[in-house]
Amino acid sequence: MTLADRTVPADNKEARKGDQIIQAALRVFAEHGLHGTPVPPIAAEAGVGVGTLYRYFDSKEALINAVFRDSKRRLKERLLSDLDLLHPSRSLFDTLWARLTAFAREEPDAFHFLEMQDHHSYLDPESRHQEQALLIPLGMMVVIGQRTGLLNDIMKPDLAIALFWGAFVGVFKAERLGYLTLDDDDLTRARDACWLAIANHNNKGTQS
Amino acid sequence: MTLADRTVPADNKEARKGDQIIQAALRVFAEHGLHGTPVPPIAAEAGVGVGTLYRYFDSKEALINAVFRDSKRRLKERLLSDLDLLHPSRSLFDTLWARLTAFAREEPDAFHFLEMQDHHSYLDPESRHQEQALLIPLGMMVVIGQRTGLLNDIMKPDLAIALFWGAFVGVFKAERLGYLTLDDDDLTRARDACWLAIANHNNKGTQS
DNA sequence: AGTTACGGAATGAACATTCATTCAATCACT
DNA sequence: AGTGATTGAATGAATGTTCATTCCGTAACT
Repeated sequence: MTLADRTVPADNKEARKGDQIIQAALRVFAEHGLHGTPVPPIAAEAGVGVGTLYRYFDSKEALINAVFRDSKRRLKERLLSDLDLLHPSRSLFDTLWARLTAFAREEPDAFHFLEMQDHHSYLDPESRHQEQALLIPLGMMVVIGQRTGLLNDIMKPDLAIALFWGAFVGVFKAERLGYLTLDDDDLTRARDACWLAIANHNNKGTQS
Repeated sequence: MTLADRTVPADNKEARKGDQIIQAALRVFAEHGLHGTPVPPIAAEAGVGVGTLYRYFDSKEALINAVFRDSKRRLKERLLSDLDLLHPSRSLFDTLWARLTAFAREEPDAFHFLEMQDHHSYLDPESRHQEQALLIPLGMMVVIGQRTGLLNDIMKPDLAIALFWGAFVGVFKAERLGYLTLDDDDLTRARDACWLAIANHNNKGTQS
């Protein structure tokens, strides 16, 4: 029996319970909103006592931050891992779109939670930093895309990102609220429309 | 003294106080969110007592619906009044964009409030109907635009609207959250980018 | 004088958080 | 190995706070 054999299971168990609570909280927050969900139902959803939840998180606010960071981290990983943002191309755009739709489809609660407006007043500096960790690489990618002539440079990068991100969110929000149903073709067409909005149409290929 | 002389002033006064409360509520809701704002601060902001507020609105929920309907109505009026949606054109699109930006700039609280997610569970049938009163004309306009070859018809109308609306909201949301500052040129460029996303690029002019 | 509008303290429900207690696991000693 | 002591995770009833709503005394108007 090694040292690891004794310590790791205990650590895992703690980590598991913390994660369990975070995931339960995400589910309940996504359904009822942040202010709309009391703490006890979160504990119930996680299958633990209320007191236990407070052993793992100092306050509801701390829990909200933990949920936010976890969701943001998962989005960032799914979106950017193993991707070379420094060489933008149409196919990179398509890949990013595909990963975004996969995230929205497979983790709808996380996607919805991240788009909620009302957690912004709760976020601590660490959570805001996490936010930047996703935006900055995307911003760099757009800058390079504009320099190489792939993307139009009439919009500043932050504006192009906000426009694209808003369009994407708007489409899924419409679906969630029942204004719309989306099949794969719809998403492909929406993707192409977004590309038209940000691509450089004088494009003769890349340039120095 | 006519009948009107007696009744109208009273009606006006009531209407004024009701409106006063609605406008105050809008301001506070926009700043602190729906669940985040207790009723007493709303009354204070309106300069009335809590009891008075409850003379004009049965409950917080009723007040939320009143605020929603009022904001939606103002948006609809500013957006659609005196406009012939049955003959879409690029200049009609530009007009709509200009009116939308004017609304977002001049009534930022109303614009923000309407985009909050968490009021959707509170809305009564009348409020939902108000929602439709804006969406249906826009949908018709897109259908006609597609038929006449002005807009591309690869996206279904609802999808095109969701995409456009999302992009617009995303841009202003980014500004509100401090990711961005928008001058008039930025907005014009964003407008043109949105147009690229939905316009028909094979366009040889209108057709029968 | 009577009626209606107003205000804000009072009320009770719902909430976030705490804490005394239970309980299972580990440890110390034989 | 068997027994008792110790630890700390888990719990949920109890606590104090905040909230939506009510109610009654006062003011304004007719």
